[in-house]
Amino acid sequence: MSGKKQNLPRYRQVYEILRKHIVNGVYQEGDMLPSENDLCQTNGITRPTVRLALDQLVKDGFIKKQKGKGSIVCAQPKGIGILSVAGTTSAIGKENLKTKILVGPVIRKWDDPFMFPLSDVEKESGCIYMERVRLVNNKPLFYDITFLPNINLPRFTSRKFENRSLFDILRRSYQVEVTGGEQSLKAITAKGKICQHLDVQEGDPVLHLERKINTNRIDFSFYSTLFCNTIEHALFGIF
Amino acid sequence: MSGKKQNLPRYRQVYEILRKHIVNGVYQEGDMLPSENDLCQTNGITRPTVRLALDQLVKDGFIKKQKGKGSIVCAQPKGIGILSVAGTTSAIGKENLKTKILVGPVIRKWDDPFMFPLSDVEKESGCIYMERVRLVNNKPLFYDITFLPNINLPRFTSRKFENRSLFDILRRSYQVEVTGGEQSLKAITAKGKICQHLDVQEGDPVLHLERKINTNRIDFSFYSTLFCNTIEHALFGIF
DNA sequence: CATTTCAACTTGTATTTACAAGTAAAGTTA
DNA sequence: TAACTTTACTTGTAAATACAAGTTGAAATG
Repeated sequence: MSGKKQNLPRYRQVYEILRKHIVNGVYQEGDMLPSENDLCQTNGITRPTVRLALDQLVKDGFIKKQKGKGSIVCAQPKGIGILSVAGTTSAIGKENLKTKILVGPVIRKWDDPFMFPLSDVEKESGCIYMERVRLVNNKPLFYDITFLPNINLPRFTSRKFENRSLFDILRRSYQVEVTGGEQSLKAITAKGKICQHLDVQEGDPVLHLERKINTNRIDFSFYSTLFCNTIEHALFGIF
Repeated sequence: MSGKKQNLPRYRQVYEILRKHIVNGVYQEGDMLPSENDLCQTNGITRPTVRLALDQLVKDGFIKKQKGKGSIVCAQPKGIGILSVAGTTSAIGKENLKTKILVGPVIRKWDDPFMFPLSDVEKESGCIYMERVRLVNNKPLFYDITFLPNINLPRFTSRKFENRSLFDILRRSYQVEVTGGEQSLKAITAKGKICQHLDVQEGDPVLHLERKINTNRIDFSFYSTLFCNTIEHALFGIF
């Protein structure tokens, strides 16, 4: 116990503590969080630092703040929060999520043209390619094609991704943290491989996301094309 | 000129200035913004204030920051940024956007059940209902059904919405600022009214968004069901 | 010339202090 | 009791300061 992440800045530590308390129901929807001054005392930090933590919680949709009153805990979304900074695993919860590897990871050349503009360094270093299907309650929901630049990722192709989170592997094995990204989004109708992998009929509606995912390494981004069966589970996001 | 918004906090003013400079191309993609200390001097403020402005620019995807280096201007997205805090008008640009009113605004009762949980106050006060189609280059792209609680919105139903922005009217006439919201998202196939209003064939893929939009009035939110024809224009967002 | 070291500059984190402005409840007054 | 005022507490904004840590280019060194 108490073996927390000691290298994280304190505002991040406080954020993690409060986030866990909300997720675990210590604070429930509609509850007030302790005031900023209280949080200063209990954590031994000052208001600007507390406010950094709270700002992050607001941004992630866990609380809303009201001037003169305090921080109010929000309802936790029921849908799948894939539109925010979170991998599929953390968006759904590990319990019901399984991952089936279809292809890779293998090293190959980048598609040309690619869905996002690539730097010269990215082009030269080649591409680590994966195809995965994510299943929720044993029903395929996401068909995910991932492209990573082959930069500073030793032994990546020999790692096991079966039922493991890509984001976790990047963070734990390579100290790569996802910080954000951009995505484009459209509705399409299923055909071919998509029908097969998502177990839907030809002509069924499917959500198509193309994402560029940025990390704490300033010139390391990776890319993902995602097909989602949203018939039963809508995607959820805050803005 | 210079008759700017004087009541806005200074970090917001600086944000607006920098945002406009980026949008207007004074700073272009890849350019460095002046350093935080420079911005302090030129604006007569201190670093924490400058950093608030820059944080907002990061959040909105205009810049990215690199420790030890500076603030780098990002490419401005080509798609339609409806997934962020912006009305359709500002997401597309006024030039090519037209609005056709199909219904309303009229006062009626809330649907029961409604797509989001409603407070008692909202239920009692009734609902202002509108249906609009937004056209880009004279092609219908959004079929937007809007629900507003009938609270403190005098003469709302007699206002002209033809080719005007709902967000603008709320801000200018009622001092209501949109601060964020939540949305759920799924792909569907078009049928019935949707085909008609979006000018698509039955069975064509359509994006369906359901949004709760929060404002600076703590218990005033409004709601929108949006059907988007994404065949030609994908939606774009950052996270 | 090539390499290393260093100094100057950048953003990141954190403290301390101060006041403005909104909320809510206790207390006061009619 | 009902309405108003005060008071305490809350978040919002802002300044001044300090040091850590990453980046870059100039200066010193081999």
